[in-house]
Amino acid sequence: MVDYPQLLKEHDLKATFQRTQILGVIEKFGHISIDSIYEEVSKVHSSLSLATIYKNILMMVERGVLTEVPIIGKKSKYEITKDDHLHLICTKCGKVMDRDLDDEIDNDTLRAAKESGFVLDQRQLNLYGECKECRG
Amino acid sequence: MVDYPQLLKEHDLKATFQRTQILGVIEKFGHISIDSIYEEVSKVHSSLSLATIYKNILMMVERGVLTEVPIIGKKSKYEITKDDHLHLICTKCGKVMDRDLDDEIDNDTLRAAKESGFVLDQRQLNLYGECKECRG
DNA sequence: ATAATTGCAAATTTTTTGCAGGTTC
DNA sequence: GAACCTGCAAAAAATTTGCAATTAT
Repeated sequence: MVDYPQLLKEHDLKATFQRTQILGVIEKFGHISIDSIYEEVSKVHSSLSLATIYKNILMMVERGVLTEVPIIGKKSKYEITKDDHLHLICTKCGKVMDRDLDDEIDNDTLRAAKESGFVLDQRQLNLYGECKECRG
Repeated sequence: MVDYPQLLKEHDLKATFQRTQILGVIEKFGHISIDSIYEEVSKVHSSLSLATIYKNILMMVERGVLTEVPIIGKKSKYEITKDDHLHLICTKCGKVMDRDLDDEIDNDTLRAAKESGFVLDQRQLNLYGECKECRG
């Protein structure tokens, strides 16, 4: 369980009710789109506006609280920023799952990038396919 | 140099002038957004409509001729479908570069996914950072 | 007290759609 | 010639903006 007010303050953002609501929904779902955040938060707190969600998601991504996960053929989902990991993205049900990475894999890949004269900031490894449940 | 009419026919798409123009621009730039395709094609053939580009990109992605490369904080770019590779994405100039993957890396990662009961279809490994040129 | 944040409504931008005319095979 | 494709203009969807009122520190 994350302490949202603290997380926000660590990134120089005021801990508003709206932000903690948004973070709560993101943590609950793991990965979620802006639309769905709006739907979910609205169930509990009907006055939160979509514009506020847009502004805050943008701001929290900028400050590194959140990470955008852009997805082929869909709208981006957002997750609370965490250590490097891979995503299993089900093209049928849309679910996104995290999986830990083997350290050795990272190092090999990252070295290749550095050899291109690239200063690495972030990486995303996304695997698209059909999840166990959708295969039935 | 790709034979666009043949590539299209292999995927059951008619080889129209517009499609070969679009493919030409995508191949020339490697990775390019819909807007930029429109700008580029317009330079040469001013009557091509944006709606046609949208329709065709969608169709060609569906049929596997093109692959969408969704990018954090930007609009997706499109590339001609090719073997698994990684992307170096410069967050400063927006350039996307391809790099070959070491086979061993693939196998390790893919195995992890399969162990989750996932049937793999496609993967994307995207590294974000600053490219050599932008660092100056 | 001050600066930041919110919600609203309007503006803008992006994407999709329907259909008449034109093109590919 | 049949099915498919294009361009246009309009519609729909997604995102951003400006501003007065409110809230966090």
